[in-house]
Amino acid sequence: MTMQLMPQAMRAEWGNVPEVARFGQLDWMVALERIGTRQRVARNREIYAEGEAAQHWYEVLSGTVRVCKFLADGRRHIVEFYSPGDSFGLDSGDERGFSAEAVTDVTVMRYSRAATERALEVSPALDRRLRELMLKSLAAAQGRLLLLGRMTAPERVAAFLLDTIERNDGGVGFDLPMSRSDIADYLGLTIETVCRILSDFKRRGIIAIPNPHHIEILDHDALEAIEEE
Amino acid sequence: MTMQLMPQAMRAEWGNVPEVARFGQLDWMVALERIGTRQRVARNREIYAEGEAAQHWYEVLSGTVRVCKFLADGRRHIVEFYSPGDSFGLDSGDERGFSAEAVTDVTVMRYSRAATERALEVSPALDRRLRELMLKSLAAAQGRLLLLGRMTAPERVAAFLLDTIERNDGGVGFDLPMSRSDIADYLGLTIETVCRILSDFKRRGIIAIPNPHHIEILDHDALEAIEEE
DNA sequence: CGCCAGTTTGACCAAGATCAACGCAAGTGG
DNA sequence: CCACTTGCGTTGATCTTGGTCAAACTGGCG
Repeated sequence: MTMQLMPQAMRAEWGNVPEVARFGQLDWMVALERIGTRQRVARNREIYAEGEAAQHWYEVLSGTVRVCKFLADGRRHIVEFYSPGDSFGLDSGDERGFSAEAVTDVTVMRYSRAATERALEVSPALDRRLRELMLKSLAAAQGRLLLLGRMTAPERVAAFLLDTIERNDGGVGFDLPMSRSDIADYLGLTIETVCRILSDFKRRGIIAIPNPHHIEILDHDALEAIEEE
Repeated sequence: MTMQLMPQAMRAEWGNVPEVARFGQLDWMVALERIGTRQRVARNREIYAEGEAAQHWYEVLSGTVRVCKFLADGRRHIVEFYSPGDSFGLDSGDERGFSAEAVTDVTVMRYSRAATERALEVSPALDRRLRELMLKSLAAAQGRLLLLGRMTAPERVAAFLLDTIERNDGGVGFDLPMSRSDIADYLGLTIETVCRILSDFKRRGIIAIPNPHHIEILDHDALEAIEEE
């Protein structure tokens, strides 16, 4: 059962694993294989909730996951979206600081923390891989601080589109699995502002929006110009 | 030379090291001791710059450090402030994504990445400690995403004050080593907004500001009420 | 004493939020 | 098969928060 997902996990993560980790590939893959279980989650269902015990971490096999946090009055912020090949749920402490939900129907691999700790002892390669994973998440979060703290609304949307297309490996068109409301909560804007800016980009011939969940980049350079100033 | 700083590092970090790591205390402390060098940096001097090779990571012994990122047109965002006992500079990749500067005159311990990698092989305790450190940084960064993305200016300032006093271990008064401009760039606001809000808090009797770099909390509850709604 | 860097305050402005309406496609039930 | 609902998405009018610009204040320090 676990065997069947391995090629997919490989393909998706490969580009990001540093040289030093590749050396021990079989090592960590075997180590993980034995402690993971597959799990399906329906669209908009919770994977875990803020405040719960943090006993597992996850890897996305298919679909998209959002990790988010709420304020008392209902304001929401989406910390990150995760696509196939990404891992999430490696929180510090024993309690979840965030909740995780399925943006679309989702399949994930679930790994127990305790078992992972034990696997780390015998697999230095897994150890390096997890470290790399955490550093990558940290860099992503810190990079987004600049976006939320100092970039204008059009800059944020442009950055989001460029980032998304990069993850989707560069073609001109791509799917946006998440709703406008998800995008707004990810970028620290309102739905209306996201809409207006997308419409504006369309009017200016920078993007095409055949339907709300599919976007094509017509003028990549223009987007980059908007992103960084 | 390294020996002399150990008690300080101990005191400062102790509260945060989880049970499992304490077990190997001598282990990681000895391992680190042998690869660290002490370094002084004057106020406003750079410790490292964006784009440089990331060959070291650091621990603050005295003073305050800011880690920040710039946009092409000069807009700045401060990713985090670091006080004695905190570590920084554990970037992913080979190149610095951020720059680090001394807010005040600063003393740091500098650890080589390569030597750390080697030390990790022989010290599982150091390994756990570094992992815990990364997860703590990640949680801090992700927590701040909510602040920057969804909280109002007064909420941000209140959260900043509460967070700062918590780090300074709870007394009513504390020093703010950084300038108003640093605070603004940390909270995603302008200098003027930070000033106005502090003045407003003062007018309402929530805080006292004997001088710009020293603040006293007079009404902790009021601050908490402002922070979360 | 006068300068300088940092801070504070005030008057005004604009980016983006809020409020409200409308569009549109996919169900749902009579 | 066709009204009717429901959930998003889009657009417009208006308002508010926080930014911008400008001036005054404060505490060192030569």
